[in-house]
Amino acid sequence: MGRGRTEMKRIHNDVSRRATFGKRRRGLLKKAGELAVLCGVDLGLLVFDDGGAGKLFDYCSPSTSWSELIERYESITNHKFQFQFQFQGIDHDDDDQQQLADLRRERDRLEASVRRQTGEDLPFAATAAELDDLEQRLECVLGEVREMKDKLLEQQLAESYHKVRILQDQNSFLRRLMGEEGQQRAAVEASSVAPKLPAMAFGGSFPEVEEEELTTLRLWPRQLPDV
Amino acid sequence: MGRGRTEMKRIHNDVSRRATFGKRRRGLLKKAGELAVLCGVDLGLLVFDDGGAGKLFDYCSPSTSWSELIERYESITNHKFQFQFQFQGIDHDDDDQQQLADLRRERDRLEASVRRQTGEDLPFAATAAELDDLEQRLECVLGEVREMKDKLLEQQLAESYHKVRILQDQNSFLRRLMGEEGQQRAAVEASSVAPKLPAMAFGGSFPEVEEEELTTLRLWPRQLPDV
DNA sequence: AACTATTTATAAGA
DNA sequence: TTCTTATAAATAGTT
Repeated sequence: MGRGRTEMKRIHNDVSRRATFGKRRRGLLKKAGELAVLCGVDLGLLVFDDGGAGKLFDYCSPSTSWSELIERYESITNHKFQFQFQFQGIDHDDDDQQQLADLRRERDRLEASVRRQTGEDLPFAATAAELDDLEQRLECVLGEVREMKDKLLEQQLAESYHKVRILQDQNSFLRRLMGEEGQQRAAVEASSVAPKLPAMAFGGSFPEVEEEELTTLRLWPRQLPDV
Repeated sequence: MGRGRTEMKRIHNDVSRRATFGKRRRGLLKKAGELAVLCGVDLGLLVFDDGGAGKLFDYCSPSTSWSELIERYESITNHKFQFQFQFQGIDHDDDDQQQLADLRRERDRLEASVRRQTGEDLPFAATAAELDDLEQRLECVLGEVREMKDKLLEQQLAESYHKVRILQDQNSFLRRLMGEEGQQRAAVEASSVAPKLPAMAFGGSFPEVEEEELTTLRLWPRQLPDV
């Protein structure tokens, strides 16, 4: 829409590409807003300007927030994902408690496995081949342990990140609610509220979080399975 | 653009709202694609259709992916965040780099250790006593690996919790600053911003964070040390 | 879903 | 850069 058609290829002229970027970006953002308000739907638009210092432009419909959008997006894609795997016979548990219980059980199984394979069950005289086998099995067990801990790690971090996101949202919302002057004041005073947390303040004073909430599951020190 | 102006309010007539949604949604998606290809930038557009079974429409520029976009978005937001707090005198990661380097070194050492103890160095004929020894050493290595991962886990969680705590502080401070009425509003809206934390909605698509930023250090899949 | 009368967006020029 | 203007595109209301 302008004087002459526009080929839908990357504009090579640096200047006009930049000009077009500005115009179309504004237009797109505007139209996004219009769609959101006219139809009352949730939507988000993210545009990265790689040229100008990697600036970010974004719009997010008033009724929601980016973190919520992302969450919804991931939830939808995950559901598809899980569905897919269920169909393939890999049943991912939907229920978290169930999942956790499974993980605990697996942990115990692995513990027992390590115990068995490294200890009691071994005969006295081992050939080189048997040692080889032991080695492989141990590495295998080790691998399982690794995967296990990775899963837990991911789960815990995911929940933590989630929390961070929500708090960031609340925070920015509160700031917006306060207007500009208030924001200044807030920024200044907040520093006195939470002054200079040491870079790694983690001896024993861990901000406690309820287990239900963060699903903090500790592998080690271990609870031995009652064999 | 059509017969007569359009008021920028939610369209109440159900039919025409749905029609408009279809038209404008398509238009927006198209324009998003045009912007991406004409200007060669990364962008993403997410539209949720709440009416029709919560359908999702999205576009993502060809050169990237949603997970990357989200990552970049979060990275930028996080940078702002850190900058903000650095200014407030909370120096987040002063010697974190050092700490990270140490952890990496230790990781490599452990890798080598595992390799040595489980493999190459073993003689062919092993007595029961030697097997016992191997067992103990393996358990020992396993223990080291565990400790190692625990350390990493703690560090990552600590940083996440740290962030949470700072945000909570700020949050409550801002609330206090706003007085009672504002507080009510904030509380109400915030709860709609973060509704019902789904216990765990994060299957495999984990928001990856740059290593420098959250000190996400991944043990496995492993980088083998060049022995 | 197709069709236009209009409005809007914007490419090129100043 | 910003503004102007001719023209292409999008789309509201209609069928």
